[in-house]
Amino acid sequence: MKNTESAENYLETILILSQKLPVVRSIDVATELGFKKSSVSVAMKHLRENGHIVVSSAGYITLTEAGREIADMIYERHNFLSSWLISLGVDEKIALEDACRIEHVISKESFAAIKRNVGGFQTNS
Amino acid sequence: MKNTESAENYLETILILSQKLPVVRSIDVATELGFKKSSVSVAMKHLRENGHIVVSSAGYITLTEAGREIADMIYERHNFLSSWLISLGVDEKIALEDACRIEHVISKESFAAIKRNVGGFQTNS
DNA sequence: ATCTTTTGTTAGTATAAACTAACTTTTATT
DNA sequence: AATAAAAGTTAGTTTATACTAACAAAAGAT
Repeated sequence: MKNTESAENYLETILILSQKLPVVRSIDVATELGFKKSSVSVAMKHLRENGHIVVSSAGYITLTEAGREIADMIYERHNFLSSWLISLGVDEKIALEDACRIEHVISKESFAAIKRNVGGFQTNS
Repeated sequence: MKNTESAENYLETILILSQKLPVVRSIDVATELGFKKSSVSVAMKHLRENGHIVVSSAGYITLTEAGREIADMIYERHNFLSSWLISLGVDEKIALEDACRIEHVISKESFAAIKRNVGGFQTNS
């Protein structure tokens, strides 16, 4: 998990689940992402070690300040990019998939520039 | 090289080098990408096996029809995305880096939609 | 209380894609 | 011709990230 891509995705998923569920457990993340619980268990260990999440003795996962910041950033990109692509006429499914990939590789600068310059479309948030 | 990302990058590099050099060899690709020649050697073997390139007995690399198609597509994305980001005020270095990453993960549909909708900027080609 | 299911962990495996090290082969220089 | 340099190959290593299999512990159902 040196590459941030996978970590970012886990953090974003934890954020999204925390809005839908009363508590977020490892198994919930696995279900959401379609991964095996063993994979998620290892990933959560790394996120814990890197100070991105805290896990209670009951197994409830919470984002730390640092983890939350990353999750928020990625989630904002996700929402913006998918809404924007949809507003351009891209099929919703494809727009969501693309947003999921672009959100991890775009720079702060480019994202800000796009937001600034193509901002005038219907946001669904 | 099941993931297309690396293969696409090699093919694009071969295309670019073939416009600059009389012939393209493995070592030229390695130099351009900053990879070791052993890595490129293995990658070229895979591209050969997948019918994306042909290598002459002298070691000269040529794109096949299939390889050329991929290279052209990626290169077009690269040029469009970088020009577009630069036109939005993104620093050139960052725009190029972002284009290099986004070009491999964006769908045909989204790329077409962006091109269609934000087409009215100064292209430097 | 016992058995089953759910959840989490650990150990070891697989794959992609880079790497180093060592070797071969060809080309150039003396 | 002999040595040196450049280019290519091969074998084995590393890292990230998923996987399976086997186990442990907790929660629920009978």
